[in-house]
Formats: sequence, structure tokens, C-alpha cells
Amino acid sequence: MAPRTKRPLTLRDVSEASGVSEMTVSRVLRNKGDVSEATRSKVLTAAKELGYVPNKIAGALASQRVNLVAVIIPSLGNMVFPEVLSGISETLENTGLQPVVGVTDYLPEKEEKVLYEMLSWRPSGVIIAGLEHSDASRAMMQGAEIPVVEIMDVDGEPVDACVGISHRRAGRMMAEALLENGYERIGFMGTKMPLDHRARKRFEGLTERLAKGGVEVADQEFYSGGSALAKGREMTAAMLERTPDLDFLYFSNDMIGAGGMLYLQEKGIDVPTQVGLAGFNGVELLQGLPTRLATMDACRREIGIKAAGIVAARSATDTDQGGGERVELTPTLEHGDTLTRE
Amino acid sequence: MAPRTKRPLTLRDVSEASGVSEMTVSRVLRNKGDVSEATRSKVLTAAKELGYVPNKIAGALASQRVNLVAVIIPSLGNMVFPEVLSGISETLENTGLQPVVGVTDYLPEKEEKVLYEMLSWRPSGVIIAGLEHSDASRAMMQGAEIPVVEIMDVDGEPVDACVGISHRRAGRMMAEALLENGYERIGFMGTKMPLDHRARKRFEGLTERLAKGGVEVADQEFYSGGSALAKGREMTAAMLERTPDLDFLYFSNDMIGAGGMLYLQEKGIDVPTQVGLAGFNGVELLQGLPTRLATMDACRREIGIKAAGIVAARSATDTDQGGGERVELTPTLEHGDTLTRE
DNA sequence: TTGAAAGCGCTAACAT
DNA sequence: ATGTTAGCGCTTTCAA
Repeated sequence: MAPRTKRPLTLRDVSEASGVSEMTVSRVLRNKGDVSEATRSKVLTAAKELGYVPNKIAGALASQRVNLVAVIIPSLGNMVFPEVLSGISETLENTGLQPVVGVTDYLPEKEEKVLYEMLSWRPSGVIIAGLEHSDASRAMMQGAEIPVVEIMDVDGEPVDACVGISHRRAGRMMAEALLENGYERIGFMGTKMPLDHRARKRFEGLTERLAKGGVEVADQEFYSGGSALAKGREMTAAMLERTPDLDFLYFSNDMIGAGGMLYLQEKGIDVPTQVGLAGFNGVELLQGLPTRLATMDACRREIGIKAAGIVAARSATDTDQGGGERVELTPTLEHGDTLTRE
Repeated sequence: MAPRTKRPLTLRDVSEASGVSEMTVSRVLRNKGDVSEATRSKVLTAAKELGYVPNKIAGALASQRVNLVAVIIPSLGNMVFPEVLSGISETLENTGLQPVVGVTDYLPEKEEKVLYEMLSWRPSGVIIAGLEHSDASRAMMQGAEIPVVEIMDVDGEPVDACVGISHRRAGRMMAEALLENGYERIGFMGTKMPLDHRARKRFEGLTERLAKGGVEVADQEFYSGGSALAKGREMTAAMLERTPDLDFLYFSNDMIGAGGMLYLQEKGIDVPTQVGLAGFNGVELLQGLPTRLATMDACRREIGIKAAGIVAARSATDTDQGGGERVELTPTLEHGDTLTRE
């Protein structure tokens, strides 16, 4: 095993141990340029024996190349983003690029900080959730001269490329389904997040389309913090107390929707005959519930795959030409057991 | 706004724009050393105007200091790890250190790869899940000369420090609770993961302690893939079909436990009188269920906090002295509504 | 196929 | 309070 030195090992150490120039050692370790099989194995042996780990910092500085992709998302607890991430990781797997994740907690200032921090490592690309950013953030991304892909949403002006669904359209689609099924007294429940622009857009899409059908949202409530399942239950109870004649509840995410559903079942209120329900996101986690909540798949995994694909493709070509890709995916409404009235 | 150059901006650009030496610009940007208020603001203005983002790669190389902490976990989909992560982030928040996450998918080879990749960026510390690693991985961590904290588990020999719970003990605690409550026909359900060492240890602790009480596990089943909730339901159905006289079901995680619970309630089987239930992890998500599943809190958040604390403390002192901290947290058994028989 | 020299953009250490 | 010099550990480029 490696003789323990206090100072981390350098190329020079491997060079000396193998009797080969630093340059050639570097070549071997990167599979670059022609190296004879003899020296090759000499170097590899020495490196392994010493336990050498190359210093990417020095490498990156010298080559002006960093194999990192900054991925900036609002939260990890949300279930939604891990799925996007897995799409990204998978796609990047064999490109030599590596995702590095930063979390903003839905705070623009934190987004700015995280972005600054990540850009200062000169990544090969940025994948960032949402289209709404501070001026400073937009400026940084613009100035970085690397591919920037804004994800999840397409309702707005991207800095560069974007991949996502139209949340406004998703809201409209839901509204249409409600009108078709004759629901007229709609309650809405969501998160108390003025900064969750996507939820807001869905809500706007919903109300606008409902209005065209002569229906308006009869009651609404927003929560923050706590277990989503529990909150869904509580809010549903409170709302039906307040507005007993509601015939449909639209939840801004599946977890609170599930909470509401469980509450109604407990109370013996028939779903969807007495009250219809729908959530948003197609959270696989809930597949096991006896009743399938109506929901809308947000194409999370596919968004990750497409976004990573764009970054990979562009960072492969030296000249960061092109750009401005705009990919709109279409969510599917899954009626489940809680939307269509018999 | 910034005049667009093709080459990213350097300190030199700011230096020229502000008429101050590069060194002083560097000082201002890092709040290091004494700088007069006059030059300070001159520099800051110039930097902001140009849209300068420092190059951490160069900085790190020059200073031999990298403010990153490598965090290596098996999965993000697990709900468990995001919580650990949030503990880590929060603790690191004001230390100048930044977590960088790598995911291994429970694969030792991938762990090795991720570790190598991360170590090659010379992070200030490593926080890694589990105590079981390949020889190569252990060697790398040993050779890195930085604080290494292995988390989640304390049953084994850490490379350096460790923070976690004893899963063996957790299994024993559960066994004791079962014996006390007079359960005798125990069924176990878990994930089909030979490499999930912590689940394995819990199972071992359980069976060993049960054996001492003259009870053995009457049936067991393992799953992989799919929605945990749905799997819990299916496995429970299958197991009760096969072994109808079971009086307790122990699930290796809360999600499959919840699936099982919903199934039993649907079938009108009384919990916990006819069949008792318990999961593992204290997943907050499930707080909203009408019946609270017995579970055991794995102190995930606290693990993150303590681990990050160790890294932060040690990377603050130049000499990486000490080390070898071993922090064992104690999980609490939450009986909920599904364990104690009336 | 291999080696030598120069320098990536910054900061430590020493002037002044 | 500010500037100068010399690298950090690699890779690029050019030479042998």
C-alpha cells in the first residue's frame, strides 16, 4: 500500500516512482496521445501502488475544462426533483460530465448565492429550475458563456434553452376536465408560496379556463410547513366545514390530495360522486393507495433527460453554437378514480 | 451591463477597470487583509459592473484550500437521505463549506467511482453513508488526509469518524417490544438488497433477540423496484395468504409498512389486535394517516448535523488532529397505534 | 513515442 | 494599506 506522506501525491511522485516523465504519466492517466504498452503499464502500476488520485483542480485550470454540470433546484424534499435528477444523472452517465446539485429552498437570494458559487467553479453547463430569476442571476447565466437550460416550465422567456411543461396549460386542462364532468363548486388547496411560480401558473390557468365556462373557484386555502398528508387532511376538513357545497377539490400536489382523499373516505363522503378530487405530479409513491387520485404527470424524468441531453450535446461541440432550444412536453391527465363522475 | 467578451473575466480585468493591483482586488473580493474603504468600493463597483465571477479553480489551486465537502449517499429517492442532507446543509451554512452530493445507487463500484471523482477535487472532508466499503474506497479515504465521517451506522470499524445509530440494536429493541407485547408469529418484509447492510443488521438484531425469547421469524419476503406503498400491500396480502396465523408484521421501511397497514384495514383485519405492525424510519410524510404506524426514528437530521459539525470543526483547525470521533445516537421506538395490544 | 518549457488565474509570503 | 514575486499541479504546445 501507499507509503503515507503528509502532502497529497502529485504527478511528480508517480513520475519519479515509475521513471517516466510527468508529461507521459499525465498522458497515460488520461488515455491521451500514444504511449507504449510498456511505459503505460509501468505508470499504471506505480500510480495504483502509490494510491495516486489526480488533482482535478490543477487539471481544470490548465485545460480550461471542467466536467461539471451545475444543477440548481428548489428542494430535495419534494420528491419531484430527485426524479428530475435521476434523469439527469442517467443521461450524463457516459458523457464524462458530472452533475453537481445546489438547493435554493425557493429563495431567490439563495438561488443567486448558489448560482454564483457554482459558476465560480466554471461548470460546463447549468440546469436550473424555473424561468423566474433575479436580474443578477440572469446576468450571471448570460455572462457565463455556457449552455443554460431552465427546466420544469416553459411559460416565459428563458435565458437560453428550456425544457418543461406549460403549467398554465396544465391548469387549463384540469379546468376543462372539471367542466366536462359538470363540477361547479370548486375548492383549491395549495402551498403558501408566492415564489412557487409553477403552482401559481397552474392556478391561473385553472381559474381562467373555468371562468370561460362560467365557473369560479368557490374557496381556496394555502398551507406551509408540516406533513403534506396531514395538512391535506386538515385543510380539507376546514374547507368543507366552511363551504359544505363544494363538489370538487383541486390540490396543488398529490400528497395533500392524498391527505384530503383519506379524510373524505374516513368521513364516508363518496368520491367522486359527492366530491371529486385531483392532485398534481403523478407521484408514484401513491400508486399503492386503494383509490387512485386523479393527477397530472409533469414528465419529471423526461425533463431531466432532455435537459441533460442539451447540455451534453452542446458541451461536446467546442463552439457553443446554437442554443435557445425550447422543448415543451405535454402532461397527461390521469383520471384515476376520483375525477370522472359515473 | 458587462461588455461581452468571449473569454471569461479575470482578476486582471477588474484590476485594470478599477486601477488597483490584482492583489488588492483579490483582497477586497475575499474580505482579507486591510483595504481602505475608498479602494474597496472602487473595486466592488468595477467587479459588479463587469459581472466578474471569481475563478475558484485557480483560487483553490493557489491556496490549496477547497471549501467543498463530499457527501456520498446511496440514493435520493429514499426520503431518508434528503433529510440527512438538509441537516448537513444547515450546519455547513455558515462555515464557508459547501456540500457536494454524489449518489451510489447502493453499488460499491459506483461508490468507488464517485469517491474517486470527488476526492480528485480535493474536498475539505467526506461524509459517506455506511461503514461497508471496498478496499480501494477505504484506501482512498485513508490516503486523502481529510476528515472522513461515515454516517447512518455505527456497527463496524470506521475509517475515521462515524455518526449514526446501531441498527443491530434497533432490531433488538423492536424484538424486545414484540416479546413484551406477546407477539409470537412474526413476519418480516424488506427490500431485496444484499447490499443494504443497515437493513440486514436490523434484521439480524431482531432475529437474535427474538431467539433469546424463544420466538423465531415465521415468514419473510423481500421485494425490489416498484412503488413501496403498492409493494407493501402486495407482499402483505401474499404473506398472510401463505402464513395466515402471523400476529405481527415488521417492515424494513415505513412506506411498505403503510402499504401493509392500508391493506389490512381494507380487509377489516384489526390492527393491532389481530395483527400488529411496525416500520422503520419515522417518515414524517406518513403523519397524516388515520392510524399511526409504529416506527423507529433513525435520527436522520441529527446525524447530518453532527457529521457536518465534525467536518467543520476539524477543517477549521489547520492540523487535522484528533479524529476518530464515534457518535452513537439512540433511536426511539414510537409505538403509534399498531404495536401495543390493548 | 517521449520530453521540456510555459502558463492556466489565482493567493501566500514577503516587500514597501 | 498596497504592490511584487513566485508558485499551486496540472496540460498545452512545441521540440526531439
